[in-house]
Amino acid sequence: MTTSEENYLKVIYHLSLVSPTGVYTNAIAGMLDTKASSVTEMIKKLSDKELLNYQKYQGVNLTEKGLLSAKIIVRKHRLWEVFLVEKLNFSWDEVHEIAEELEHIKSEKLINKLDKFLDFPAFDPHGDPIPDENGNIKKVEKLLLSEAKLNIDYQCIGVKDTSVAFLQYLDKQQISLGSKIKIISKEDFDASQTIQLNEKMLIISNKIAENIFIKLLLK
Amino acid sequence: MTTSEENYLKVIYHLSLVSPTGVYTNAIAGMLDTKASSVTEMIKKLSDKELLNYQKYQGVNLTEKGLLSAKIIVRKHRLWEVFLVEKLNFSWDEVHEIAEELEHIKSEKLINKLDKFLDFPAFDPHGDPIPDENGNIKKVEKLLLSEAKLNIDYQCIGVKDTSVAFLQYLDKQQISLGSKIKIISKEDFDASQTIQLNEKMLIISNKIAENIFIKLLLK
DNA sequence: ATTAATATTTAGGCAAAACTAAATATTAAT
DNA sequence: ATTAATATTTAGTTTTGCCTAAATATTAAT
Repeated sequence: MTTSEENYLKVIYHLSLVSPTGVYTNAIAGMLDTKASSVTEMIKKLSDKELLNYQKYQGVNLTEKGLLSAKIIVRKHRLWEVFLVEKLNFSWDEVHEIAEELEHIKSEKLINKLDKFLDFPAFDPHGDPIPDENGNIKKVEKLLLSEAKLNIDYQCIGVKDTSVAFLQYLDKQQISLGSKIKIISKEDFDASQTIQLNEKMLIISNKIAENIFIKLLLK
Repeated sequence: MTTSEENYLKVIYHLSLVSPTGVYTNAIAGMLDTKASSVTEMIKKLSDKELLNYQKYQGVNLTEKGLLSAKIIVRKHRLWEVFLVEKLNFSWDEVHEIAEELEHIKSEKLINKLDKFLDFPAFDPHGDPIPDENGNIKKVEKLLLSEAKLNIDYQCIGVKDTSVAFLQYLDKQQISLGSKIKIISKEDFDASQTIQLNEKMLIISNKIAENIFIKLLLK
């Protein structure tokens, strides 16, 4: 499979999670920053390879085979991100671009050895789940910080907005994966919250809270 | 720079070490398993980019700029090989192919962080030197095992033949980078040698001895 | 139900990097 | 010094993945 084919599959996979009934040409073109006509061509090719089902004007759906291929690419991407952050000390806003390249390295053995080296992580530095060899994905009860209750211990497990600006804000406030978070109080007026972050106190806007994923902290 | 351009540069660099006066089209074609006509085209392109000097029918020579670019690619290749062997536990006959892909990942920061993570190795698992950021290469007094003297402590630092068959033979005999080697006796008839390998005794043919690089073991 | 707006596909090209076959240079051999 | 052999280059194609512009289908609006 070529790098370009892999990128199409990956994007179609991500889009299919949001619109499970079908993924449309324009949506794919938008994500890949390419033209709709190019997408049509590639879709035909992937359809010939039975990686997706395609009917003119009706959008596409991944086949079983296409779904697994896409998940393997996502697996590689996220494992490399863990490597970059945990072993090479990149910050989590720097790794996406590099992982975009690394995800196309072709060696099943490599990726499984990397998985072992990293001690089989289930989530990447942004809190997204890492599919296993067979494409299985661990689900976690995750919610947004904006939906959390008062005075309950939570743990940061990821972000919704993955923009560099937002990730840098989090770095500055020392909010990272695994950070302990408890909401101390919340303003009725604008939903801004006073939170306890690890041992420090911090005030954040609702917009921030709407972009941080958390789960219950079990002791 | 494209992957293809990088591969040409790298091959031209390796060939230039053997024939420093000039590298010819056919030699490049042979190494890259491509046709001479394809080489001519690429040579023109690299010449336009001032990575090499080219005169029709007269072969090519890398410019300063081309030489540094080539060394950086070699640097990346060899650092990734160290990573694969030391961190992921690949055997040294498996890593070349994967490193051929990894060497084209584009991030200076990545490669310098990898270098640090590996603790700035000067040699790769085959004993070949790893250029630093500026293309500087550490030289070592290396000789072939077939040229070694009797009863002197040496250390294996690499191989001349890098074929899978040879590397697998070495694995089987447990000859690896850093192995301590001393020649106990040598037959006049066929130059076969009895050697002490770490703590074990082993008899090897002259053909094997001619393909193992060693250096003096300093205590 | 027809028209307007939007989405998608088709048709025809372009650039990169490969190829084959033919033409031209260089080198070696008599 | 010619000729033969070998090496290199040129010319013309192919494939992949992209593009623009035009054509066609679908959807939304009156």
